[in-house]
Amino acid sequence: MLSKKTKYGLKALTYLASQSKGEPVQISEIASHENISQKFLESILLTLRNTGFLGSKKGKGGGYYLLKDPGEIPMTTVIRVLEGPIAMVPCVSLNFYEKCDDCPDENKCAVHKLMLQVRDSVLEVYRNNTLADLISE
Amino acid sequence: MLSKKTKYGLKALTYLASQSKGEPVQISEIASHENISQKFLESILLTLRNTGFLGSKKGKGGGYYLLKDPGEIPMTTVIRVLEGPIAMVPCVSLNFYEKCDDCPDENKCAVHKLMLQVRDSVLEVYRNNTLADLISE
DNA sequence: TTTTATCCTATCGGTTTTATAGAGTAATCA
DNA sequence: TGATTACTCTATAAAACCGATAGGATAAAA
Repeated sequence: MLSKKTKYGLKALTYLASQSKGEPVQISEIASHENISQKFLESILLTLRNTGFLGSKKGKGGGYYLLKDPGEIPMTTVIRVLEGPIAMVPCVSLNFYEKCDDCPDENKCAVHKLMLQVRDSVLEVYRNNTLADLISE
Repeated sequence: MLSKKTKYGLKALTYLASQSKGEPVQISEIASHENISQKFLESILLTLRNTGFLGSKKGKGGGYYLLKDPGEIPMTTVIRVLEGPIAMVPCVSLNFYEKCDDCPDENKCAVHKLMLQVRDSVLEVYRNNTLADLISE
């Protein structure tokens, strides 16, 4: 199940992408427009800022804004930051690989075999979608 | 992330599928062979039995066995029973649909748009894999 | 120097997950 | 019949995670 953090984060990003570029948008505006708890959104935007997706400006007229063009933000990077690994088990993860405690041989493991396919399949979707692709015109 | 319940359940199913058909296999044998807590596995096998995947036999020489041919058990059905909905958000789920509280219009929602693609993509993987496909020869 | 709005940390209640304990039931075999 | 075996079921609990909130610190602008 997708976490609300990711869901809200994505909504906030698309909202920012649909605004005039570089113009700071306040948390409160995003929160009310997308029906998100403001305080919760605050922490999400903070991690998006600390991971290089957003810039921020303090004080009056401040807010958050996209640092890159929406077309240059693939979903792979967004999802990894907000949701974590794309793979459903660590033993098939590209960026967060971890061996299973059980499982003497990954190549004979049914779960491994299946989840490898799922990972590749999901990865392709995320690679084919940038933030720009998700904005409804 | 895939739950251990699903992981263990899949492993148990493939173990059963690799055994001679119809022969009951004891919980303890599966548990030790696949490095699973026996008591936990017990409850998993029970749900697989109650959902029509496994049959059981009590008493000496008893155990669990597959009710169908491994080639006739698609992953879609297994995953839905063990893990729940395949979709990552209820608003794109085929079997567990639910409208989002926020989100006035699904068709304009970025999350919806993206997760619809993910669902279709994952669904195709699950549809193309039966239990038989996961057994390593 | 006051206002505005982001930044940061801590915490908290609730839910889910993973696992264990133990009593109960049914089948087999001697 | 009686003992053994092994599944059945319920209850419980520790741990982890999630979603949300509180409150103060910091920095920019007016």
